[in-house]
Amino acid sequence: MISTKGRYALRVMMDLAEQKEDVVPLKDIAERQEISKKYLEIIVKDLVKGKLIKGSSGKGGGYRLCRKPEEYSVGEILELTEGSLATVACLAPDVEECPRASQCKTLPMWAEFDKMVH
Amino acid sequence: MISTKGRYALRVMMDLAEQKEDVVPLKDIAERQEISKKYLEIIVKDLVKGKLIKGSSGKGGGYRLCRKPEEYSVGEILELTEGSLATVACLAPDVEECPRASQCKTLPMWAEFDKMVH
DNA sequence: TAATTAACCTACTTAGTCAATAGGTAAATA
DNA sequence: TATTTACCTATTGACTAAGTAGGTTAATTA
Repeated sequence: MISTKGRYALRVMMDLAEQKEDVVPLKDIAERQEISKKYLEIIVKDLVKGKLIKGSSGKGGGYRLCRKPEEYSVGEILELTEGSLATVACLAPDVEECPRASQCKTLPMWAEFDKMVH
Repeated sequence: MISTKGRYALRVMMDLAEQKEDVVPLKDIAERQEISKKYLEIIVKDLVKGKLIKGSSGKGGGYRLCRKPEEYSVGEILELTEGSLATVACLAPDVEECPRASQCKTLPMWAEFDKMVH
């Protein structure tokens, strides 16, 4: 299940893509999207850290996309904000391999499913 | 992310399908699958309630499949034990429609993704 | 230069869920 | 009657989701 973080991040990115101004204050996004600005700050922070958007402080400041809208994928936005899109714990990144992996009858199916989701 | 409940349920079902005895005690499944029997009790209870398997008490008792193995789908086993496979909260069953649904630019994408996962 | 606006930062909270464990009772068989 | 099995209710401890609260720093403009 995708959490609000990933879902909201996607809406922030789309909102930024839709505005003709090149720099958009978070306050405006929060109002348009009807999401708490305070909560969005956390999400936007991830997006900045992941270099998907850029922020500028001070009056007249705000956020802007780093690339053209069509150069982003939904997947990378979700992967970044959700932490990982792994469908099962065994397939999460940075997890040591399960000792039952070689005999596990369900693992191949999960791997396929996981690939499809990605 | 699919939890242990769904993953273990799948392994229980496969274990049952693989045994030639028509009735299999949970203790054996737990040992073979290296999963705590106590925890499996909870999962197996869901499977019984959902009429995927049947239990019989007493000595010589255990669980058995209700249908032929090939007549089960992975999806129904997961749907039952995970509660729902909805990928986003807005698409979960028995949830009143989001007031932003008609103007939400991300909903159509989520609906398609959700369908694919199912 | 002072006021304003905005990003950016750390810490906290509250409710809920996950993954089990504990300790039984009821039913069937040898 | 003893044993084996399913079946039942309750509890726990750690973790996460979804947000709040209250600031500081940076840039612009009157």
